[in-house]
Amino acid sequence: MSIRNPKQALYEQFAIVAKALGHPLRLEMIEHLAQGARSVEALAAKLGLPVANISQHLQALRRAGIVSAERDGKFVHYSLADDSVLSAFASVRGVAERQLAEVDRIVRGYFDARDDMRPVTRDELQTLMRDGLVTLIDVRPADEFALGHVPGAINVPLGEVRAWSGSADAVKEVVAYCRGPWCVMSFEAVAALRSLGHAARRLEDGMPEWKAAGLPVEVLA
Amino acid sequence: MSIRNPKQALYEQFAIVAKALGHPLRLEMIEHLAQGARSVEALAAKLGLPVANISQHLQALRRAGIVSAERDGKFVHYSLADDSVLSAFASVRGVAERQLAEVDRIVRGYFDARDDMRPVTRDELQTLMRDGLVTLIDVRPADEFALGHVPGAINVPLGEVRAWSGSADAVKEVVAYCRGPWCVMSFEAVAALRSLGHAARRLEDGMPEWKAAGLPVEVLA
DNA sequence: CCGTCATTCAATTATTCCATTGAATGACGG
DNA sequence: CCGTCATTCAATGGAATAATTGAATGACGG
Repeated sequence: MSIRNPKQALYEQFAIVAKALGHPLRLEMIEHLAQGARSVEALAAKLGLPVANISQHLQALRRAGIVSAERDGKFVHYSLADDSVLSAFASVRGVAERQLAEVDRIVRGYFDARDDMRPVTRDELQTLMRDGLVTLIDVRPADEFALGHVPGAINVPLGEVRAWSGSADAVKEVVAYCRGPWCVMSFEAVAALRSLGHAARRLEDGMPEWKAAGLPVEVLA
Repeated sequence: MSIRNPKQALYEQFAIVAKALGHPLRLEMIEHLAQGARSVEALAAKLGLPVANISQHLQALRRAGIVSAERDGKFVHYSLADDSVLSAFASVRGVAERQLAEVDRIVRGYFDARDDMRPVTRDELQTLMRDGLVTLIDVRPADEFALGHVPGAINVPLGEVRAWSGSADAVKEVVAYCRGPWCVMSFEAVAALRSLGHAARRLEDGMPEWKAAGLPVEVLA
């Protein structure tokens, strides 16, 4: 057993954090928790996985200081413990996007087929909204919308996009957003709208990034 | 075997990157590579570990797009592949520093004992240097100093600090920096100088962060 | 083309991680 | 205080990861 100097001891701690990020399911859990606090059961339901499994992963995240838990009666609500979690996630994603050929392949094969246009930036969206030129839809489930959304957005969960499009203002372009930059729902929404003849684009990123940028968020009572 | 949707496929890729960061030794390797490109052998020597071991870790980092390799004759020089690597590292470190009690314990037990003062910020340092109020020393080994250092810094490898202090300007405060925020060398240098009666502080962060901040770097021919 | 040297590969063992299962804990509501 | 329900724990088997060893590759220098 080698002698561990303080620097190595620190690096072991840093590695615990990074290791906790090193599992696809835990990353997905982080994306969900970035929308708002969730109970173990609620998270498990969102992900369609056994509660015990999610619970164990949550504890790995908690040991790494990535999420924090708060007991409320029978429930334990988990939420992200630190703002840096999202920036770490973003940096990791950035490395993967720029350096991994496999990511490029997946994006070309799936995402580009649904939205080959440049997404709308947050700045652009603010201008377009101010001038009343677009309809902004939040295609996440209603519960996530309630926990925080872009002011002026209307909630059209993905499954209701087709039905909604009939009553939508046919003149205005639609901008859709959901949970994050690679959240499939906004891609699907844009593809569905386009197939119905609507002009539609995605917002770059999603709700957590909007919030992280310090932009206003509307919360339902 | 569950059906993998494109989002999960992407998250698996992101997890590969994070997983590659999830090992203390690989984090230390990244810190070294942040000083400049290194051959496998050189890195192994810096870390005091077998070449084959380092080679395997380098390949894990390469598969994750974190480092890139360039062949030069018999040697293969590795360097960081992406600027986001350091920001991911910094975010991970930030989470650990703020959320993990064990990090706090290590810092209190070792680092605070050597430098309980607030470190000098980069901005402060620039002012102090401009006004000629401090002597800036780079306590890294000479090879790392040669690959890039803060303009105006003089190279005093840690082992030579005591000898150097005899000839140093006794009036000016000394500011020391090395590889990064938790690099032990600058802490040791400050402790050594103080025990000799010199006023000394550390610079926050180290060379890679200085460079990442877009500040000027001097390279020896 | 042969020896040398940097690097990588292959095989081994020990360890850690992961999903699943079923049981245990702990808090609420009657 | 008892049943219910959300969560956690403990134990299992199977998979991935890590360090070590020794052999293989590939490029240079004579």
